[in-house]
Amino acid sequence: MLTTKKTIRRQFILDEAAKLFKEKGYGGTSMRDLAGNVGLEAASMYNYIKSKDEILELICQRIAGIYISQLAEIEQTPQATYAAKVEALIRLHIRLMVEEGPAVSVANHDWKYLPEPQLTAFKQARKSYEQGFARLIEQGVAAGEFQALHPSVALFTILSAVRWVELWYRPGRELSAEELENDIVAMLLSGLAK
Amino acid sequence: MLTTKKTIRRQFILDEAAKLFKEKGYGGTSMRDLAGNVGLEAASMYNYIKSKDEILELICQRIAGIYISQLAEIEQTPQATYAAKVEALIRLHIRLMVEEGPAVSVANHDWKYLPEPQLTAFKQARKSYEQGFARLIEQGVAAGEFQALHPSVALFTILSAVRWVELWYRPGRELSAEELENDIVAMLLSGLAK
DNA sequence: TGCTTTTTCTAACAACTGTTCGTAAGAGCT
DNA sequence: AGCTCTTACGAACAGTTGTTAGAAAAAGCA
Repeated sequence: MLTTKKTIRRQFILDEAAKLFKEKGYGGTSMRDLAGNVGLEAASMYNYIKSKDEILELICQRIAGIYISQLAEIEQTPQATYAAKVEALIRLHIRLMVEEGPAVSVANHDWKYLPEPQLTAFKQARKSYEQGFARLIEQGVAAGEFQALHPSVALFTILSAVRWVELWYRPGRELSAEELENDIVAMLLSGLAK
Repeated sequence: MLTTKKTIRRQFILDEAAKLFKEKGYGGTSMRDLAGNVGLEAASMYNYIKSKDEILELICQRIAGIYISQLAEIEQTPQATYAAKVEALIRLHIRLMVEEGPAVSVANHDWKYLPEPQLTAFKQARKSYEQGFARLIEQGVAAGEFQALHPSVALFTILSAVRWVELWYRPGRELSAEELENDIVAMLLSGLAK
């Protein structure tokens, strides 16, 4: 059995931690704060996690893994155009934001507090992800599907434009997740101007 | 004389603080860290600033003021089209990122650590700024200049897309500030696809 | 030069940090 | 029931936090 009672409880701690880290930052969240939200004393949590660092590490690792596997999936899916690939990747991104808001927020903002072996690993993983995404854009430009923008500019514009979703999206807002997705894709691929 | 020796030294402390806050976060930066970068003992800085909170407050206030005055300037400039207004505002944004990277970064990420009277004030200022910007977009949509996107989506896509500049731009990169500006504007207004 | 005011330092404070230890309470099993 | 193993807790640790008080040094000025 992989989902023992212990791993479930641990995941609960990680989820609560992600919410708090998002709200108050990694440094601004104390183990006693977290314990309060979890419903335990601070000391008791050490039955489930090794350290505060490890909490951050597990959250960042999980999200990085999802990002990378999503890119791999898109890369090896034979699709008509590069525009279709980029669009699909944008949509996966947005869905991840909606479904895993707090954890993604932590991976986006608090990764810099990772302790040293993991910090380098995370930065490297992110870099290789960005390079893979940039390659898709380059190929699209070379194929004449995209405007001749500098690939890095297009890449970071997309990545950043998608990031605010995690800050903004609340289930039950006037805008559905689907409409949101369509509008962002339209904006990024076709632009605001008519 | 407004720029006394004391205010110059204080501004230097604020600038160093912005760099450190950007790098390690507000909570991750201690007064002793800051003092080290400034070249003083921690206690000595209290001749120039009242508290660590005040440092954050002054940085955020200054940037918020710039944002608001930039919007006001664009709003009352009679310009041909809404597209031209939005483009001008985007360009001002990007220039601010390039010129005041660290301070803008702090105002974007660490504002949530502001103590309470200022926190509400900052949030309100930002909200009114966003509403002003959104109005420009709405009017552009109404005038038929823009695609019929939800104004909030267009707004936050623009604001976020512009934000990464502060994380990415280094003077002396292969891309000049001007090229950067043109590519981002092209991407946001015309889209990536051809 | 001496006097005053400003600037800087050292030392210390109380509060808080992540984490460990020993023990008590609980769960599961026979 | 008694025994074992896991989980939870209170207390305490060493270190760090922002900040203050008082003395020392520096600067400005007569």
